Amino acid sequence: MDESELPRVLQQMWGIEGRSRPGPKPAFHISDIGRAAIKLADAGGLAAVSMSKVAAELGFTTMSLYRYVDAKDDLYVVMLEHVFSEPPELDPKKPWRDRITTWAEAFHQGLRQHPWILQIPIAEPPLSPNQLTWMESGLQAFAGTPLTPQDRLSAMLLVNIYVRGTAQLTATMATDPDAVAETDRLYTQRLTMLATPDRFPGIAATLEQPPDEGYAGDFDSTEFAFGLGTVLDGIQSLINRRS
Amino acid sequence: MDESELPRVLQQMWGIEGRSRPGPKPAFHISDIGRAAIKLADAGGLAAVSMSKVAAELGFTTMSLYRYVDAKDDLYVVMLEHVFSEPPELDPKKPWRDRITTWAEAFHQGLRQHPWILQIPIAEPPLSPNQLTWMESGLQAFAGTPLTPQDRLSAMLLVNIYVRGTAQLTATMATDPDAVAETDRLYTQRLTMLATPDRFPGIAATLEQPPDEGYAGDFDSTEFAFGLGTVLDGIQSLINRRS
DNA sequence: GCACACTGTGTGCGCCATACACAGACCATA
DNA sequence: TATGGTCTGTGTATGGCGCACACAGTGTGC
Repeated sequence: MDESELPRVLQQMWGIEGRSRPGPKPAFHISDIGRAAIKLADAGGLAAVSMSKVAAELGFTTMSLYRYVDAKDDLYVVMLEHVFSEPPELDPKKPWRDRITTWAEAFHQGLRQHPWILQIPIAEPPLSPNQLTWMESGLQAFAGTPLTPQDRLSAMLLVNIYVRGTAQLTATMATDPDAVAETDRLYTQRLTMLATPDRFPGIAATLEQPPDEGYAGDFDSTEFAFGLGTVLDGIQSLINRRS
Repeated sequence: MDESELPRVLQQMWGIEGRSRPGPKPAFHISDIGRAAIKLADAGGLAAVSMSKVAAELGFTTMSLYRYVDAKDDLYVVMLEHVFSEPPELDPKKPWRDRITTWAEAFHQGLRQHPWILQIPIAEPPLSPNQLTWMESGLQAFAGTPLTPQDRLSAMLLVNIYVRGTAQLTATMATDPDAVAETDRLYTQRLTMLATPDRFPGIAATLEQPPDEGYAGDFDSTEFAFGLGTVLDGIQSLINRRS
């Protein structure tokens, strides 16, 4: 129960002020570190985020960061905390399906704007304020349904996993749409060459009948909604069972 | 169409022998690299896999690996190719639900045995033999259903994503079950402290009514099957729509 | 038998995370 | 108001990493 058990990073993110202490005042706040790191990651991917680069961005020395952050992993936690803005407002009057869809799309958009999020090795479950706010928002999407709290957690995690997963598939970590298209073309070509119909009939079948239209830009809208619909259908059947 | 366009690693994994060439014969095969790297990763996590460690494991110098592998990322590709054995046999007489469940459980088991798989940054879609075999096996699970090839791909990916996602959630990358339980206890305690009912009523609700029984070991069996069932219900409704 | 492509090796570079010792800044207490 | 102790940011140093490059030896096709 003692707050001091919290890691330093979490204490600072929750604004838990220790008693007024001797020594010089800190020159900046941990959120400054987060902002600087996010700026670097947006520009050059997660690989562009190093302690020295972040420190240089702030105008301080590398080692100064360790007064705020215990290790590099903590830096990732801070980045995840600050990269998402507030979750969307969910209209309580709308049906749960609309609400969780809004939530999922907002999450998805965040991941597309900051693809490096998917590269962060997740070592610990979320405990930072903004992350919990998103969790709470996702759970609220199921308000009014007959789902138990555990059901809601499972359902929210299911949608969360789906969004992360699809984003992972599409995000070739490329910012340039041309590069994405080229990568995709090359992949299809190689797959056609390697997945011969005799040994891989199922894969070959998907290749023979290519998707409806232009491919690159369509996934994010059509395919995403299609797969999400399937997931939500599963949740719907759970709701039916609970009624 | 030219096979030489394939990256060297893929050529070696598909056993595409270039014409007999001058120079000394290679001292080992790329699969040896894969085995050595997997051994290191199983023992000490993905962080224990470095070019020099792998080379030392094989009894060669660091730089010798670069005769087989263009970069560290290729090493990951080789590891992913060799870490999974053959996909399970899927009985064509059983219903699709049983088949894809078998497939999902086999995949899940592989991820639990080698948690470091989830840490590998996936830069490219799968093209190696064993990965395609698993893909094909997953697609075959939907044989006999009215799903189109694209539907089957989407459904297979959905299950794939689900398994990866749940494995990600449970795998605190811990091998020691006591450590898992302790981590979970600590997390629940901190969450209880931070997620106050006034600001986070949904989260607090899930905490008030803890899951049925012992928690740690149960997820992998019960909770996994529960979530998978929800996903499959969604696919079932897609099948119904296609009929 | 010879040319040359290919092999594994050794050295070295730049970057990384981070341990540690230090000089100065500031607050609680006297 | 003085001062002790603690916290601040800094400089230096270490061990590890991925990988570029030059090299000497090997074996195949001509």
